[in-house]
Amino acid sequence: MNYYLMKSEPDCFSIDDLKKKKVSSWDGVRNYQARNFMMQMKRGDKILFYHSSAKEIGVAGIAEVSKEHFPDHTAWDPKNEHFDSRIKNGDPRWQMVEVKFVKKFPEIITLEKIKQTKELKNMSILQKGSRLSVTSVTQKEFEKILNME
DNA sequence: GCCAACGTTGGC
DNA sequence: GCCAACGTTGGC
Repeated sequence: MNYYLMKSEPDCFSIDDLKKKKVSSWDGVRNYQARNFMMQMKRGDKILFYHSSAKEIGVAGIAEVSKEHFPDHTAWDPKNEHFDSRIKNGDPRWQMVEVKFVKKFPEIITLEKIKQTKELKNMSILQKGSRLSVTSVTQKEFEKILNME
């Protein structure tokens, strides 16, 4: 099993939104590296659900891959905010996965706390200039975060 | 293939 | 709202 971290702006889509919907496709990723991480995800892989650009920044809960990658059709929809005018209708360049709600932490595990934890200092989100919305984390990092709950 | 200009991300 | 860091674009 592999572990990942996915960022979302809670004003746009939060852990509560996922809790309400139970499952959701993760559309709108328009970065190749982030897409590549999604393309290697397997059903059952665990995801740290991270709130970015928010009042409280940090890991808000856990999700799980419920469907492996498939074409992100929002890229073909001119009315969608993530429409990609450079590609043809039906071009599978952009892919998404479907994720399932697992749990919401009683309190957000803040970026500040993560920064203070030496076992987590190698996490991609802490690296300078890291803006990737989908990154991988190690099992140890994942479990460490769970234990900070 | 280089690289300047531009748009975006995301913490502060 | 600021701005550093990054990815992408497009002229050459």
